[in-house]
Amino acid sequence: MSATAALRIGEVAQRVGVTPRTIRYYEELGLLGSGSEREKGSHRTYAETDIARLQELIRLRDLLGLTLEELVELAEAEEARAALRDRWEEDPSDEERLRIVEEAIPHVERQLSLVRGRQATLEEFAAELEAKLERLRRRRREPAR
Amino acid sequence: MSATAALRIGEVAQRVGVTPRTIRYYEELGLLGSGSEREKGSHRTYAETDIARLQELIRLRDLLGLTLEELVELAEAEEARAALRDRWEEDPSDEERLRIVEEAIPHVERQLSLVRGRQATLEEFAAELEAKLERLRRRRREPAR
DNA sequence: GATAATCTTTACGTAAACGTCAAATTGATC
DNA sequence: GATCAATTTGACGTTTACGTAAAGATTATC
Repeated sequence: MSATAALRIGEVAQRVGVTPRTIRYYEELGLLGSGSEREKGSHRTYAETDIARLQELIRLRDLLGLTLEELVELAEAEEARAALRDRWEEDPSDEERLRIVEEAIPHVERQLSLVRGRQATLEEFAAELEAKLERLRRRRREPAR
Repeated sequence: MSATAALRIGEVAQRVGVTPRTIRYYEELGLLGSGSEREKGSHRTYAETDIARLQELIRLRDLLGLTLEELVELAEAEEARAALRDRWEEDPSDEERLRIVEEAIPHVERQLSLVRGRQATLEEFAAELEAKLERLRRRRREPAR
């Protein structure tokens, strides 16, 4: 995993507003990068980038209502990218950096389009509610229909 | 119930995209107007206004991620309104119409504010994603950081 | 290096939101 | 008024997304 602070599961959980159990569960589903390698039985460690990633997942879950299964699909696409990002810290040759960035872009674009789509749907809904409101207000002014 | 066509549960389910079981479950939770009165054992009947109502619930569930329990709260506020609306069809004196409309307005306003709130949150998320995208694109242009 | 706090693994439990099955009933149609 | 599809009620089953409890191991701290 990236070489930042090295947080443990409890603090990560607190900071993103979930329980440790949730984090382990997500790892079990393959949503988190399988924690690199880790001696069986030793404590899990996380870096800031892992927190960012987890928060992203939580938001996709909460704001778009994606199921964990759907998140797994999304994440699988990102797996390759995460693997590359690991090597970023080690030996980031310019050429490799470019490849990493170029892989990341369509992934973020995909997320963005999901968000934009949901926004559009919500806008439709809002418009209908506005129309309804206006009808009601008109009726209030002129009771004779 | 209002005096429109008189649909049965199967068709209602098809039209809103759920199963009959879901409709019965929602009724059990008190989300649907308890089907007015209905001889025990006889088929449930629905009118167009019931379909509209159910679709509203489904959208609140899907788009805002409200739990059925939260929907019940929202619906309870609407119950009084629904009761009034029943009398709309029978004997809608102008005075009563006015009261009904005035009860309906804050309810729709409440829904609208929920939708607007969610839109705002999504806009934040979208903005972050846009920023991320731009950072990535800049790095693609100038690989040296 | 002992102690305490936190963590790991394993396993069973649970709430929400329905699915599914069965047997009896209803309502539409001929 | 018989038939046949759709419905009702009741009950138990299922999936998702974790909760919870227990027993032992790890890591930080003194």
